[in-house]
Amino acid sequence: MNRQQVTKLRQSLLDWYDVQGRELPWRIRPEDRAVGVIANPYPIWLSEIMCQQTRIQTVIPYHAKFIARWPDVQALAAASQDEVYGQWAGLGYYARARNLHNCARQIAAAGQFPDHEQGWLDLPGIGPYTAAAMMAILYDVPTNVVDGNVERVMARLFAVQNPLPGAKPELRKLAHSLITDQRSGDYAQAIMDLGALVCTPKSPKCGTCPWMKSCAAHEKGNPGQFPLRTAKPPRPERFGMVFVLQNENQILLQKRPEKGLLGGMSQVPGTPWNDRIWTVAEAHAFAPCAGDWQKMGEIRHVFTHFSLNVQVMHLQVGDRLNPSDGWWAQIDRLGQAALPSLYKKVLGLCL
DNA sequence: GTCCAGGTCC
DNA sequence: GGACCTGGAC
Repeated sequence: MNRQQVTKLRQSLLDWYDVQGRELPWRIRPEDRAVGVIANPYPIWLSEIMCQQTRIQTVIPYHAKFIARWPDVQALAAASQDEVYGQWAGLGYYARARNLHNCARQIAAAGQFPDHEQGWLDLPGIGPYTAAAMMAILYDVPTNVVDGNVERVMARLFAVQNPLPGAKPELRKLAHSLITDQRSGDYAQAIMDLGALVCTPKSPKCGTCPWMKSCAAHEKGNPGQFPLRTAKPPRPERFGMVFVLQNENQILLQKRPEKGLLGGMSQVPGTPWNDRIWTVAEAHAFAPCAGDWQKMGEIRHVFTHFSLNVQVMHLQVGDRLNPSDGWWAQIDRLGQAALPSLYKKVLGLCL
């Protein structure tokens, strides 16, 4: 594609974005950018971290909650880890909360947000996508912003036969071939909006696409087939048993290890997760105390690389044993308990 | 119910 | 290349 074709392609997408682009609480609108409005980096940075691997509609209430509670990066840096994890609970990929907090502390210590791409890359939780996005969106720098949306759009626009994930470098090169200094920040957001609203994973809405006439996959008549993917291995099943120990209006919780699955979040005591179902006899060693545990049911929860089947046991105790590991949490204050969705489901069976 | 999308880290 | 979560689509 020559320079003139690229300019035309970009222009048609930008025209579409000016009318059809999403309005988001943290987004700088094109008309504001046109008159030189410079974004506040804090809400944009926060939104980019939250949007990693997460749908925008899920992010919006979390973003509002964070901004209301911590209006600037200094406030977030000064927050306790417990508070940040508590507010993040439910959003998933909990390493992001740890990195977000560490990142806030580094930025607050530096006194400013980075003003070049490498400066962003050096921060925790910031990879190639986010560093490029920050430079484009904040400062209109012509970086190559490549997320899953952009990969899909490129795969279709050029009918790439190479399957993902191996095709990532090729798709990145193709995206790079469309980079000019024409409205860099708007373009980055426009192409991601196009992927989210029009060039969707299934049944793309080609009739409304500004790039339909240039799209090789549309020309071939099978845009929904792209991007091609190598077959995924099946997800293994794992089993666990958890013990909800209740004393009047309190339950026993523990903190999970900082790294690894659900790292740093709270949990209900339980067994390790094995590849076959637990009997009560095998599992009782992992219960916080002996007693007449009642089976309340089971929970299924799907992680990236395995499915989990958890049997939920419940016991009411009158006397409050002193836990060797963990603490008693007020049931009416579990909203602040940094509980991942798995354990919210578990407690939903008992409370 | 099952499938699937979506960046960074190690 | 594998680990890491959730909820919306189907």
